[in-house]
Amino acid sequence: MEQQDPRTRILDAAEELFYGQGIQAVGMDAVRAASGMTMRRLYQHFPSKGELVEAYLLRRDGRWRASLAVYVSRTGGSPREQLLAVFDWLGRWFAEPGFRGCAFVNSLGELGAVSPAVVAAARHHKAEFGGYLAGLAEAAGAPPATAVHLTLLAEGAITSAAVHGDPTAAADAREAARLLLDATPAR
Amino acid sequence: MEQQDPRTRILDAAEELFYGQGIQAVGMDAVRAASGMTMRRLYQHFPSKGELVEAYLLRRDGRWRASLAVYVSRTGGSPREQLLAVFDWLGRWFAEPGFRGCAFVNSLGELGAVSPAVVAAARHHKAEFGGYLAGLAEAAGAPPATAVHLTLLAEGAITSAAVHGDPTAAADAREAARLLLDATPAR
DNA sequence: CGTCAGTGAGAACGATCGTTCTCACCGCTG
DNA sequence: CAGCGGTGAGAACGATCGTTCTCACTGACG
Repeated sequence: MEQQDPRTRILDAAEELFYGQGIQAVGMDAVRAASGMTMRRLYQHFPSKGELVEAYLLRRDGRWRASLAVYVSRTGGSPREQLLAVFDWLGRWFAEPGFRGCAFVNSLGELGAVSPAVVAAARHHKAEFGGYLAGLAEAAGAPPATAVHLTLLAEGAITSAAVHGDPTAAADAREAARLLLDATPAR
Repeated sequence: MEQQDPRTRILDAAEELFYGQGIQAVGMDAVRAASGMTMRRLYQHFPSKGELVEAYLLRRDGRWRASLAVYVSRTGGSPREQLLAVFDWLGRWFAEPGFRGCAFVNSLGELGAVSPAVVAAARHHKAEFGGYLAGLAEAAGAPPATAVHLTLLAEGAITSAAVHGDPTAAADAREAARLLLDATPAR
């Protein structure tokens, strides 16, 4: 309830609305109302909807990857266990109320053909995620190709969970990942 | 150039525009112009944009799966080879000009929160695709879980190819699928 | 020839959106 | 107290969208 930094309040409102309903389906007035702002102050912080969308994606990317990294590192297991913990984290995410798939994939489908900034944000997000998995895989002694395979499994699990509204895709992907890790030499 | 069935002409125009630019980004007037119709005739065949979108998704689902099934069955290989041929077909699709990911995932991100018909179309499409892979897997003597794993790989490849604009995701997924098929007993 | 159902072409309508403007009001400085 | 820079609240503006309406015209039929 306490007053926060206006930018944070706006981004919080924008994230909930944009992610939950789609970017084009949410008008600036809805963001204004949800953030308890006046129109003037809203445009003072984000001079256009496009810049607000960009900031939303940028902040979400950082939060998402940080949350994943914290969860995985706290498992404290071997690198191999950490790789599998990624899929556990995905499963928790899928089960969150309001889960609606990957915000970057969604915004790409909506605005990718029209907004280069959205395309760049999505590519950056996915590239960073792939890089993170590649780092874990290297620590686990798995070949780089395996990291790519696990990335595809994670991506597929996100899409599948979003489409079917079923979080078990994470467990399925985890099992496939385990098989792939077993199928390739641990260095 | 020859005159086609009006419904087909409208759906052709709608598919190209909706898939290429996103549904919300395309106005009915653009569909009218691209199909060489008058407004009256357009609304005569599809009384609302929602019904046009539904028809677009429905027809695309049928075409997409038929094209895949034809390609796979024409390989004439063993069931196992047919399973891998699915990923070859994906690779060809990814390399097509104008490829922009899965139309159903895209429309789901755009309209899923607001249109139950779009959600149903996406679920149906993905369920049918998963069922198709399950059938091939069973013929190949692979356990049902393997079919699920391959489905996740295919899904991930589609997303990855769309985000990075890189068709090689299909080959990566194919390699992972091969490893998974080798890792599980062929009955 | 006269009538009329149906069409083509596009204007019109009402809603909504992103963005900007108005204006009354507040607190500060001289 | 007089003046003024900045704010809140929301109306206003111009564009666009989905959908419907107008109207002149055509061709078939009596």
